[in-house]
Amino acid sequence: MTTSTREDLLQSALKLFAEKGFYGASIAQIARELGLTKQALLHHFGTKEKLYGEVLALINDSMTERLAAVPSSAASPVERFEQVFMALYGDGDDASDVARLVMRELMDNVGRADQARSWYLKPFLEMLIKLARDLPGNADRSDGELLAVTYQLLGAINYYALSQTTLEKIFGAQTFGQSQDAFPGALRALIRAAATP
Amino acid sequence: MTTSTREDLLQSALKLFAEKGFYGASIAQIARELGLTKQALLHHFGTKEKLYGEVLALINDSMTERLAAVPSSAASPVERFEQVFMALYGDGDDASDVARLVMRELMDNVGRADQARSWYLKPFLEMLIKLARDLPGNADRSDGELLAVTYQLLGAINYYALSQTTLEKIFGAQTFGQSQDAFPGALRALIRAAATP
DNA sequence: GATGATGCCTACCGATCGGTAGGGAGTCAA
DNA sequence: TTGACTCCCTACCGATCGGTAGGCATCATC
Repeated sequence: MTTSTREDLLQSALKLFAEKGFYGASIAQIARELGLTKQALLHHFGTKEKLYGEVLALINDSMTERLAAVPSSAASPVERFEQVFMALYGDGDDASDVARLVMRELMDNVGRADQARSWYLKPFLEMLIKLARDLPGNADRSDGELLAVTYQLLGAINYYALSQTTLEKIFGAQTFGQSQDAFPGALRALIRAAATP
Repeated sequence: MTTSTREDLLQSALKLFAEKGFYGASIAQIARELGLTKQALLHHFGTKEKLYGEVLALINDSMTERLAAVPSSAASPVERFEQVFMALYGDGDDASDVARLVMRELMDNVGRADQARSWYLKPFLEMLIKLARDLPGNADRSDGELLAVTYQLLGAINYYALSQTTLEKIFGAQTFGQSQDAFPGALRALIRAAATP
């Protein structure tokens, strides 16, 4: 497989960009993880910026993919809404890298706004808004109102996902484990509350 | 005022660390914001790590300060719970720098866990948990369960605060403004739902 | 067997990183 | 008036940053 190295580099870059941010991760380090030199990386991607762009595209694909896999066409709007948000919580493993990278993008857009990054989030968020509009009583609410509601749920999910390692360090394995067990149930209650005003 | 330059440097560092992260912000840049050289900064703080530590201490102080200012002793547990979380939303201005820096700390703890940073969050979170335990029906729930609930609310608040600039870029001023207007009301409903199971 | 592309290397570049060494101007006390 | 101290500077260090130039295998194609 000729593209294997390229994909390996992308995965390595995703991991390190998530871990240390765009500035903190060097191309030499990304390549070194695979026993390569940075010139091998530059051979495949040209510049660090382009590599970063490809990592973002990768995330974009995985996000729309996951979103498309969830729809569960046959259900009431409330059930669909609930299922989609609960599915967004189905992270845990490697997805926390994705969540971290998205978070960095959201924050860094302030400083590195030279290009219109993060816009790949738009279709994702619009999908969630559309889902919210189908809920009973939401038909004539503005996009902004629904954005506020859906973004609160998104935050409830992702903020926890991002904080897991730190929370475990702060509270210890036992309390943290309890929180992990209790999280889905509490989340479901929160989603239902947001879905039925 | 002899300490003025020092404090100015701390503020500049807070802003730039929040904006670009620990790696992305250079001490030369932090000093340059005040028309100084990096050696002036090093004269006051010794190393970049120590400067960063002082910035974290600054945040720690401001957080406990804000928390102490909120208690509103006379009220029912549900009202206290609601008031505290609504107060946490009262950011908007410079506090978004703080929220961003805290978020970076939460994430970077994975990679740069050499020292026990972010632990200053513990008393803050424990305070919230205690507040949650006073709610009706929560007396015998575990710390972990209550952590899950409170952290979901914390995420609902902070994730939005962190994303504001990006959201405005994605959706435009109008829709974003609507979301800002709708946010407190929706948040209050979410808090109430979490407080009364 | 020559040719051209692919994949990765060594060697090197200027710029910037965090940090050190040392000095000059100002203030204050002896 | 001298000495100590504070504050900030220029000059410099080695390491690392992202990126360029060019070479050396391997392999498919003709």
